[in-house]
Amino acid sequence: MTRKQRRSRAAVDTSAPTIKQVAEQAGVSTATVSRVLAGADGVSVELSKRVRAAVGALDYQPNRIARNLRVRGTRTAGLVISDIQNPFFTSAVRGIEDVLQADGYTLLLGNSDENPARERVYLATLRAEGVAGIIVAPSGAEVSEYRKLASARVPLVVIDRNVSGLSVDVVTVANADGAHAAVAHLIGLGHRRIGLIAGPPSVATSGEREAGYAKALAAVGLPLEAELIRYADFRQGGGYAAAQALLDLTAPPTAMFVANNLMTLGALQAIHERGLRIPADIAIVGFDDMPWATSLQPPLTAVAQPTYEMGATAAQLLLARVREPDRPNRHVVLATQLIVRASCGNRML
Amino acid sequence: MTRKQRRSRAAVDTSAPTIKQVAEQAGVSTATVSRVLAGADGVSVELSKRVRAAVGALDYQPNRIARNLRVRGTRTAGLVISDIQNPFFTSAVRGIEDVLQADGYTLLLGNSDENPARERVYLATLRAEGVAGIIVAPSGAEVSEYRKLASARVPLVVIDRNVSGLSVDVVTVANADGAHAAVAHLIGLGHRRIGLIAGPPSVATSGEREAGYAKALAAVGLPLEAELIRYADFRQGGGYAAAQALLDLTAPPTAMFVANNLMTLGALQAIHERGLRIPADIAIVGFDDMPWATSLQPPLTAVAQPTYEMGATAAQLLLARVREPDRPNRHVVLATQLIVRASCGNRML
DNA sequence: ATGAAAGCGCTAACAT
DNA sequence: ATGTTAGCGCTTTCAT
Repeated sequence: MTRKQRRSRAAVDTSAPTIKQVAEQAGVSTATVSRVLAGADGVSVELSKRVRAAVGALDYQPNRIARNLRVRGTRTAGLVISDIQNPFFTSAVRGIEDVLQADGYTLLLGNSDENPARERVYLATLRAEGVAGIIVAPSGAEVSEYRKLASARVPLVVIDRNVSGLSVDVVTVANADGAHAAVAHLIGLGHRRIGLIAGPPSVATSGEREAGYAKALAAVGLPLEAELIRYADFRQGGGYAAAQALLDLTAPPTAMFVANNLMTLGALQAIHERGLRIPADIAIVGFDDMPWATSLQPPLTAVAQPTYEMGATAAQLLLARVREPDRPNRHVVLATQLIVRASCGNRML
Repeated sequence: MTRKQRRSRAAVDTSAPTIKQVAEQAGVSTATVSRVLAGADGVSVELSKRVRAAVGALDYQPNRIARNLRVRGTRTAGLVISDIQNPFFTSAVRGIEDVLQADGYTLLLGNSDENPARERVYLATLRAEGVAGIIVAPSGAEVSEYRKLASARVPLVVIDRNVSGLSVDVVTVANADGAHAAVAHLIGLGHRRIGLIAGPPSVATSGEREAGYAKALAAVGLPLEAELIRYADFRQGGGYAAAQALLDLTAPPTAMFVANNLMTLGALQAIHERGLRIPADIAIVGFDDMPWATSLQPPLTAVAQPTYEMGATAAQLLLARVREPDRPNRHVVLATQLIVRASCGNRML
């Protein structure tokens, strides 16, 4: 019925113009139109002009779907991230977008929300949608899921968290080094009881950061005390609870290292609620530098991750693989940087 | 050459299986396979079973591109936002995603980065990609740009900032009311010199918030002083500079209302750098509540926008229009909420 | 209940 | 230099 209505209104053709209509209007064949639009040489100036005029008159937009079907490939790349609300990822998205866009690609973005089931759905959809390749920030789907993609020869690059047992391109940061630098800095400032608010043990990045913490302590012969290490969920609420626990200790830490940005927010909240002073009562350094770090009082010392660069690198890797499917895999590890501000305290004070 | 290589490797067919292969394997016609996959009734249990088996064996995934071409329509919606780094938008994205996903749609996301040219590119790409509809957070493209979409009958819904002279579905928040509530609260606390850090005058939301500020002052007979109003760019750096200017005044304000989240971060930084105390020396309330608001010391009083709901509403409007292209346009205005914390000061203290 | 076949809009051989 | 035409993989009449 709806359909009939639409058809009967057909005095003005409401549907998008096709290449055929352009060809008619210009008095040429569709092949010529296609050539002009593709910028192929070997078309006379005269016809070229007529085609362009017709395109303009009709406001013609080539149908990408038809084109994609014909050339069996799209100028679209897929991205599935695990938390679109986390600035860490949005910054990476920009990096990805910038290099992709420069190559004429469009980004199809999905947000798995740290939910493996949702991640699977997006992976499948993206594949069915015929994307040229996929960049994924894993959120716990089984390795087999990624393998399926790989065996279907869908270019795949993994970012942020490595997936063990999977050989694809991956770009991560030097998590252990970053954590090590942060904790070593705290030690250098005289701290001996340093709390760690770690992420879920199951997540690769979390383990690496914990290893960096341990290594920094070991380097100066400090013991690894279980009570000083709290595992949370990488979210604000988890960081809040973990900080509470740490602060409740009979011998609370004099400093804490928080393994991600959202948990740092939670820890800060716990500290403020108790009226504790930073860094006099408790020093704090976070992992991942954020826009709000400089707006805190005192400004937050943090391990900065090159998020934009991570995204850009991943996109480059993807593009390279699209061009050359059989090139060897690469794992690029980006360096972090400790940004020292005031929340960690300072010898001078 | 590359193509030839691929072809000669053809012992194992590396390309995705097609419906034809499934049909062969199952010993039926492609029409039957299509019917089974579409869940159409009128296929015998026997054939249905054989088809399913073949699908499983081949790990067949229907080619969406071919399908889309055939049915002239996609289960894909486009979204172009103006700043993916702004939590305001990412929260809206989640709302959009959730309702779209529930209806089987995939989201194609573009980030215009407040750049009209980039916005145009995304709009065109999305259209060519054949999306079922587009949600856009305008970042300054000409009205004609949106009109083009509308006249091509591409369902369109505008969020956050209304575009004057355009009749489409739009969802915004009650900006003036929100600003009014914030400033009235400050006045109630005894403040008489209240600074305003406004956004670009050209942006609709900015003007509305300024109007709310003016109305609150007028309500109690307070004059509108030009020196207390600073226009910035809705970004952190702009807020920082504007706050500096306000604080440099011979008679600086005792409170300030900042018209967006990023500028609030900048203002906070300026205040802290001068060693001013909040709220004793200067009270502050921001527009848009953020995860970090509770982690500040003192916690930030802010006008909360229902961002998730804004996204969800927009998606619903879009879906409704896809179903019924000629339904009347709607402009839904969502209420804001003043979240009073400590940064605005308190009579009790 | 099932199959044959047309055709969605485009590009790329292949002809001329 | 330009046109003709055969599909890309799928859905959907229309026959049977």
